Amino acid sequence: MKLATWNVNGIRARLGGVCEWLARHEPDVLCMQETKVVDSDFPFEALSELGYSVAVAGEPGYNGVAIASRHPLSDVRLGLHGDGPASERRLLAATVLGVRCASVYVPNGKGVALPSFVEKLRWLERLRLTLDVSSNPSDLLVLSGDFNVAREETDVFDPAALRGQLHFHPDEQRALARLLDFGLVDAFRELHPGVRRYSWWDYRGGDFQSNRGLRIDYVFVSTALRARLAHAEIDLTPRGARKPSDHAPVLVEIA
DNA sequence: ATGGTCGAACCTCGA
Repeated sequence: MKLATWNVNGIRARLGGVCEWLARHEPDVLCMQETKVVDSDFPFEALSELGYSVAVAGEPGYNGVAIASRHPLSDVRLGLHGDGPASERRLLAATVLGVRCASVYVPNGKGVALPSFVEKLRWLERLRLTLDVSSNPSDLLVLSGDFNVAREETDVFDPAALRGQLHFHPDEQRALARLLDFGLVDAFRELHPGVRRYSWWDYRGGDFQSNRGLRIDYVFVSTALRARLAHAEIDLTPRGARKPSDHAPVLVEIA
């Protein structure tokens, strides 16, 4: 099973690039974040022509998650445990080929001294709680998306300068570690220990060209799938294209 | 030099 995750930063602005990438890599599943479109305006037809069904959870202008699959999607579920109908669209789960797949868009946090940062930490706690009440580490489970946290020094371009800042603050790292303590493994890091490979670069300042990036997009697999990890990569090609998303897709193969 | 660049929808905000 090939599974990918990509923060597309607007599916309508990115439709050509996403379709091109899907045609090239033919993943069984693509989890998307920041689709930034209401469900009635989602470009289902273009993905359908490539053989994909799509489960969507969007809102006007901001956020929005989706799961595209070449196989039937079942048990589609929106939101965290305890979310209400007005909650931001940041989590969508569906079962594909017997694997529970979740598309995750963790709140950015805005700044470590702002209330949004506390909300980010709480959201991560609630994601762990959602796993606790709905899943088991022995399940076939894949949690993938934009987690907005770099886990370790090899995940940022300048650890000394960035330590304590947004995306590389110990409180966020603890919250993410607590999520992984459920029984999840970072697929890319599992197969590529010590490798510096980023998944996000700021649009500003030529950051991609000078590789001032962060690894904040992850595919986390349950311990039951750990031994079946066959391949993991972060594809930088689309980030170098014309009019790119600021994130690169992460692609994993499970045998 | 306290910058810069996107997307979506509104005439700014969030990232």
